[in-house]
Amino acid sequence: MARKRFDNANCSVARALNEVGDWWSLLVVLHAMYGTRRFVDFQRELGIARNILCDRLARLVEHGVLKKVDVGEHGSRHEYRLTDKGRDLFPVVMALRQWGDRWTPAQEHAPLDLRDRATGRPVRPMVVQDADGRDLSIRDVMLKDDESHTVGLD
Amino acid sequence: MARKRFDNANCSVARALNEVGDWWSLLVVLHAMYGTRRFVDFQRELGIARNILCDRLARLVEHGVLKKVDVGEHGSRHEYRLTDKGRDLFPVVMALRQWGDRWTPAQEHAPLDLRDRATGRPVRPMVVQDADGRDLSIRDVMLKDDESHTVGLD
DNA sequence: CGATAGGGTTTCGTTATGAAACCGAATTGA
DNA sequence: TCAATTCGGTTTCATAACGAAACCCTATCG
Repeated sequence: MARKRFDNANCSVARALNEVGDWWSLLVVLHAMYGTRRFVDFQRELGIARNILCDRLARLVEHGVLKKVDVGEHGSRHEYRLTDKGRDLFPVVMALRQWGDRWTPAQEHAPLDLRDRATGRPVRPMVVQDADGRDLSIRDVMLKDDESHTVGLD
Repeated sequence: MARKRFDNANCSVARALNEVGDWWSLLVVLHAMYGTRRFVDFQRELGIARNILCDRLARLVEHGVLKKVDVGEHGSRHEYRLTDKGRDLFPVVMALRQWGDRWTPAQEHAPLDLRDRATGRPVRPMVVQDADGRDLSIRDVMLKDDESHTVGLD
């Protein structure tokens, strides 16, 4: 049967994964954040099959994560640019990068040293915090309406 | 040909996606964070096919995201529990949830209202910040070693 | 002791993926 | 100017992944 999709899922994580949760979509978004805009550049940088790239770009455009912009003289060349929705995946990508840097077996290259352009200081690690900026673990978080339901256990 | 995998990728995002980047893995981790530990419970809650769930659980155990614990009297019943590595996906899941809540078409149920267990106050939105706690957009972030290379464009 | 639950594996049909070939329009370059 | 190359795809085909259901063996429950 068809791959299960989560369009109408009652869970925002499932719905998010429905749009960017496959093997390639988040990598396309990541490279778009790096500045890549053209079909051939995505293809070269990612090493993705052309038909799959077509499919992913179309799906991301359809979901409003990217927008397709004509840039050729006669409307023949296009660029794929991030929308606000796409740019708002920045925290997701940064959290994933951080996790990969921490937990993924050592690689030949060091992790990217990302810094604030203005101050030159490192980007702060992605953490879940309360309103005062104190770090929260899974067990610190609960649902408002049912205090007895712990959201996080281990 | 075989699905492309990113085990040795020179990119921590790609390596992270290699471990949790398919349709089901992050949902399994999410439900583990909710407290689910048993095979049948994952199966019921997620509506995932049993063979696929087997495969995902085994892969997550293999990657050290979950650990398989014998709990039956004679070692016949198991639980799948989050490891530290798995728990450290909390920021990823929270960032995805936030994005899904913001950008995914309206659903019948309101977004989960997650709160700090100690103070009862809402969990702060996931954002990328600098060392002082100021929000950073994609364009504010650069690589340390090459100031001319902008990490984020749109 | 029979029924049911837990945790899988097997089988089989459908869908997704990847490599490569192909294609037409637009651009480059000699 | 005319051939070569680039861009952005589509088509074809073999292989891999997915999903549903059936099956299986070991506990546990009543």
